[in-house]
Amino acid sequence: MDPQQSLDAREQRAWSAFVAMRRDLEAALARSLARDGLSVSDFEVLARLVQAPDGEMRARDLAAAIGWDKARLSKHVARMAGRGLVTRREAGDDGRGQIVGLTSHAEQVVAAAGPNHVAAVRRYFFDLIEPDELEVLERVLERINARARGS
Amino acid sequence: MDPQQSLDAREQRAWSAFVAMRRDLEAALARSLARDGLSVSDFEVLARLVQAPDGEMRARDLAAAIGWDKARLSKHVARMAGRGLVTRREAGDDGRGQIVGLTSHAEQVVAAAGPNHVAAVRRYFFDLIEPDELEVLERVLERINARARGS
DNA sequence: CAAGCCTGGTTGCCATGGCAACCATCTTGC
DNA sequence: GCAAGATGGTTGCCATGGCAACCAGGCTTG
Repeated sequence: MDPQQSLDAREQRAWSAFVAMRRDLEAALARSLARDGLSVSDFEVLARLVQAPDGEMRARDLAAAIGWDKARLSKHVARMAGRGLVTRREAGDDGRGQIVGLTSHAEQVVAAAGPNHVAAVRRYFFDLIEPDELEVLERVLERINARARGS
Repeated sequence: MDPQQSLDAREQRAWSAFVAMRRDLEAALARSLARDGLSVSDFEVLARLVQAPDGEMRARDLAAAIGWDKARLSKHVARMAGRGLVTRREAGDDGRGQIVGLTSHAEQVVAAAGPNHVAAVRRYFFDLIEPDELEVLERVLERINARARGS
């Protein structure tokens, strides 16, 4: 009746630690970003736009880059537009397209939040991982991602 | 202006892979559980209760065990009660306490979903990790969790 | 070029989750 | 024994997210 009957004690420990990590690391990074008035999702959008030419991207491409469903992007961008973080305009060449762009306000926000976020990522992640461990982690992540995406 | 300016190329790759893993692995496990009519959160609650004596736990302890905010547990348990997965009763000794317990229906659901979930965890996680890699992972997780929880 | 299919986005509906306010009980310090 | 503070739960408000339905603008084919 134990739902994890086929995981041995060590695997159970490892899995619990993994689940805890997903929960607590996410929360820690969210708190960090919140100090700059951004959610994790906000930052994902802004970080992509900052790297894009002219600070704007087609909604379809933005969604694909972040790995989001188009509906999720649409709704989140609508909220961000309401907060003055992005603008939206029609794509000239395709009547369906929407071009999402940074506002100057967003540029300032990202300029402030970006370094803080990077610092948090270091503090909660990279600072705790030795180079050889990172190498192992990269290999494992690659396999997990391939399978989770693939099937 | 690059928000990740202080992460080098390799770190950026690793971080992107890590973020993708959180997103896609979570989604894969959620889809797996959904086939048994459960959300990840449902399963977390049920898995704890199944392991508890008499299949019931005090709400406070259940929340602590899962690592949830008391408000979150309260609301989720209310929804689960509505779906006939748990019962709630007052704690005799403490007028504030609520005891959350499994229904017999829930026991059947867990009996079916548990093995499937374990299989998914294997398929998407343990099967992709060699013993020596798991050792590294455990060490890293421990450090990350300590810091994410601690401060 | 017209019917039918494909694509890009938006919206509605519903389940989640965080946070703070609130209420009812304990518990503690005196 | 009681006032003040700590605990345990619930609720309201708001932001998120998934999924499917829907709609308008392309594209393909005969």
